Amino acid sequence: MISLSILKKSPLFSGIDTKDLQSMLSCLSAVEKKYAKNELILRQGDPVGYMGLVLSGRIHILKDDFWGNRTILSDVTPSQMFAESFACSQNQGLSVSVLAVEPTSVLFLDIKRILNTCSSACVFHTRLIRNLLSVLAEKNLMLTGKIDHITKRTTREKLLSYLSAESLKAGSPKFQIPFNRQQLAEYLAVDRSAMSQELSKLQKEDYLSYHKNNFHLKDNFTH
Amino acid sequence: MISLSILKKSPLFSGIDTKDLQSMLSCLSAVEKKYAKNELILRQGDPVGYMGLVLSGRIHILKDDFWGNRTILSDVTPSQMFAESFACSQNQGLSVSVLAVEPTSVLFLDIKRILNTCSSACVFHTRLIRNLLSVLAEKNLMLTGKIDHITKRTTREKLLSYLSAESLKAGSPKFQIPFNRQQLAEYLAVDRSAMSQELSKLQKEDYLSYHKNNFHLKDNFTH
DNA sequence: TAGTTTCTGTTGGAAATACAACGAAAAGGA
DNA sequence: TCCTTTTCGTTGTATTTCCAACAGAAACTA
Repeated sequence: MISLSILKKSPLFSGIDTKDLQSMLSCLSAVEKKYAKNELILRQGDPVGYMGLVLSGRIHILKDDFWGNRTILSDVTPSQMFAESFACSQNQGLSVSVLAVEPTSVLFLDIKRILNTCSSACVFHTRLIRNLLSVLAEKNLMLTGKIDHITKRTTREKLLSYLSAESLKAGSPKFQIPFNRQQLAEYLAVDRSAMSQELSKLQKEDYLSYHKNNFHLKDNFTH
Repeated sequence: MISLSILKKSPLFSGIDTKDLQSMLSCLSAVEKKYAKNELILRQGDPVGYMGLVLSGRIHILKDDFWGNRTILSDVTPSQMFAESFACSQNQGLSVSVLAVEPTSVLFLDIKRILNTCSSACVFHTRLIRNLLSVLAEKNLMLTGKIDHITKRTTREKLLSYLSAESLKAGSPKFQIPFNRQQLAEYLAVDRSAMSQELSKLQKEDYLSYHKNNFHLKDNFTH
C-alpha cells in the first residue's frame, strides 16, 4: 500500500484529488520498489521508459567517470522525482547512475502511460502533463543553479555560492545540508581535503560556523 | 512575414502542419523582434512570461557574476528556443542574460497562450505542450552534459570532454565549434590563456589539430 | 591601402588546487 | 562494551591554474 500523503506533496500530482490518486496509479502502472542503503537503483547506460518518484529515504544522482572520479549531480528527497528527463527524451540511455544513500522506497511510473492518453479516458492526463512540464522546468533551473556554483573559479567561491543558496532556500542563516564532506566535495567538484581546509579558514575568519551538517552563516558573510 | 521553414524545423512545432502554423502564430500572439550584434535581448532579473525562438542569427545564454566573470551557459542557433524554463516556472525572474552574438531575429511566444487552451479551441495545443515537454527534457540533458564537462578537474580534461562530445555530435573527427577562444573559455569556466596553452600542448602531443574554430581529433585522442 | 581593433598564443610569477598520508573523533556493529 | 569502519581536519609537496602583459596574425574600417 503506497503512502498517498507523499504523493499528494509531489509536484507531479499537484491539483489532483486524493480520492482519484489510487485509480490513477493503476492507470499509470505504478510499481513500488525498495532498496537498501548504498544499493544502485539505476545504472549508467540503462535504457529508461519510466520515471521515479521517491516515497521514502534519499537518493543521489551521480556520475562516475573513467578515472573513478565521482560527481554528485543532485540529492533527491521524498516526493521528488528523478530520471524524468531521460524518460521523456526516450531514445537516450541513462548518462547517470542513481544510488540509494539510505534505505529507500521508489515509485516507478511508465512514461508512455503518462504521455499517451489512455483509452479509459482518465481525465487527469492533461493536468499530469502540465505538472510534468513544471517539474522539468524547475529541474532545469536547479541545474542552472548548480552550474552557477561549480563555474566559480576557487573552492572558496564555490562554497560561498553553494552555502548562500542553501541558506536562501532554508530562509535562515542556520540550516542543514544534505551532504557529508566527501559528498559535498563531489557535488562541488573539488578535492575534499582542500575543501575542508577552506571551510576551516572561513570559520577562522568568522564568515560562518559549522558542526557536522549544520551551518550558520555569520553577518560578515556577505562579502 | 515570418519564415515558416525555420519554424517547421523547430522541435516545438514538430508534427504540426505548415498550413496550420500561420494561424497558430496569431493564436499564440507571437511577436518577432530584431537585434543587432552584441545587443542584450534579455537581462538578468527580468520577469519573463514568454519564451524565445531564434529565427536567424545566434545568441548566447550567459551569466555575469559580481566580479565580472562571465560564464556562457549555452549557444542557441536558429529554430532552437530559450528562456522556456523560466517562462514555465513563472514566479522566478531570469537568472541569466541573453545576448545576440550576431544580428539576430527572435520570435517571442506567450507562455500563457500555450498552457491555457484557448477558447477558439485550437486543436494543436496538446501537441504543442508535448513538444514543449520534449524541449525541456532535451535541454535538461544538455545541461547535464555541460556539467559533465565543467566538473572535470583540469583544463585539459575539460577540453577533452567537450571536444569529444562535439565530435560525437558532429559524427566526425573533424568539426567546427560555435565559440572563439574567449567564449570557449567562458563556456568551460577556465582562464583563456591557460586554455590556449593546453590546446597548444594537445596539438604538440598530436592528440588533435586545429585552425580557428575547426578541430580535428587524431587517432591517439582516445586516451 | 593604411590604421585600428580583435583574436590568439606565449611567458613568468603568484596563487590555488590536487594528492597522499596521517591521527583523532565519531559512528556503527557484534 | 569493545572493535572496526567511516568521517573529518591537518599538513607538505607537486602540479595546475590564474593573472597580467605582450607581440604577431587576422579581421575590420575608413
